[in-house]
Amino acid sequence: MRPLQDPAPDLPPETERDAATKAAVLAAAERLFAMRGLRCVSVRDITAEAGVNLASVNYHFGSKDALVFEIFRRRTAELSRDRARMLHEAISRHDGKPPVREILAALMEPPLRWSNPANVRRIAMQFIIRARSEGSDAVREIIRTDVSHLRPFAEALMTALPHLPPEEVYWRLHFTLGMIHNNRFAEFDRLHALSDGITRDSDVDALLKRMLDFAEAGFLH
Amino acid sequence: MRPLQDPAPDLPPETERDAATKAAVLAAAERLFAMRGLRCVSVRDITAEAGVNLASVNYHFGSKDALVFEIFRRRTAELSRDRARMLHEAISRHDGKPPVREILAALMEPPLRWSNPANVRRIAMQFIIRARSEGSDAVREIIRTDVSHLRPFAEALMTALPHLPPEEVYWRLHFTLGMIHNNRFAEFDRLHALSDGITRDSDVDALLKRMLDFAEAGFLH
DNA sequence: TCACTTTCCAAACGATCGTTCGAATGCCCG
DNA sequence: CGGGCATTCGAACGATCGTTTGGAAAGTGA
Repeated sequence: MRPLQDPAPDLPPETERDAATKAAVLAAAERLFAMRGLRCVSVRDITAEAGVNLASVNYHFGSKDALVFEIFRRRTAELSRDRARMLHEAISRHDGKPPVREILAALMEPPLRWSNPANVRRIAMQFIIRARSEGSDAVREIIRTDVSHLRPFAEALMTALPHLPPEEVYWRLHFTLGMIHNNRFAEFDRLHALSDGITRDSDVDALLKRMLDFAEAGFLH
Repeated sequence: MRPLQDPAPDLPPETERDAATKAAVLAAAERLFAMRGLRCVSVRDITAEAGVNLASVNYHFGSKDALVFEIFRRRTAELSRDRARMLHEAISRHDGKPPVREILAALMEPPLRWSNPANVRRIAMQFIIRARSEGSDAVREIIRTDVSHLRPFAEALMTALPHLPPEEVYWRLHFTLGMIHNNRFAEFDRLHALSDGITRDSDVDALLKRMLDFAEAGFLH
């Protein structure tokens, strides 16, 4: 028996008494999904990796899709909390009217920091990116319809840019989200191949600055 | 028997003698893949839709993955040709040194026009977007390594922005590609949900102008 | 201790998938 | 007409998948 091999980064056990199996499944599933993709990981792979019985996934989560959805729900909620906290701090710092750059930073910095190789959230971030494009109908429905976490950002941007029609703010926010969501391994690999490697030695802070410069200019032009 | 492997590497289907079955499979597969996703379409779905025998896919293409790769190869080559033509026209118009905006337009306009509901290439564009994120290892390898079609754009941008370090040009090109690749149905749906629908009545030309404004500002800031 | 619930387990089920095979069919050319 | 291919066809193979099942084991409370 090997209940867990890694300190189970987090994924809070919440109110459950004995959730060792559940936590092991969650951790193993997230890691395998992030590395190989949702469809290329079977329930057998997950349970073998977690050292639990094959039926555990269906017993604890109902189905494989429900497991994916559960991880996705937890991680996106966590990411949204990080972003909301940064936005709130920016709002507090600037008496309710933060500048565009700080609003965009609250949107960009959490996912970028999560993606950092030294960050324990790296796997979680990679999973979110995978699930966004490979997820089930339920996941895609959440992405399509749940925009509540973006509302405060849209409102803050409209407050910071009162002269700009709301329609423009929404479109530019859409473009910015496109920039953020493009930070996948394959895309970075392509960028490095295109630039003959000169883009490779760029750390998170430098990337964040570049993204902020680019998006801020797009908003303020 | 396996009589052929790849008889016409780069020739359009019109040059082959009897390619009715092959063409029917290609068309049906592209349409189904674009609508439902690569993994959610079986070889049986494709052959049933095309009105051909189940074994046709393996006989004419070798495997399902090879079929996906073939469609992807054809369509991306076509898209790259469209982009290269626009870039070449811009270069001709400006004596070898086109402005940033026209370079970006050559990159953005073809995929945006293809995505237009009135365009016959709409399905093809949707397929490309699907294959980019759901494709096999071969497809992903092509995306990661084949950057030849982007080189002329990077060079044109460096010529137009001689004061900017090449590293910056590459990064900003990466951001711009992220904006372009983000134009999926689900992302638009989310944008419209966030904006309460006020972004919905935006045609291709208006979207192109907005994207160009945003990216141009990001490059010129 | 005992009854009861929760969790775990090995095994199998049913379905779907990509692929292969051998025979039948169509087709071109001598 | 008839041999030589290329193609099509129905049928099946082998593998993998998510899920289910019935009973064993562990935990719980009195």
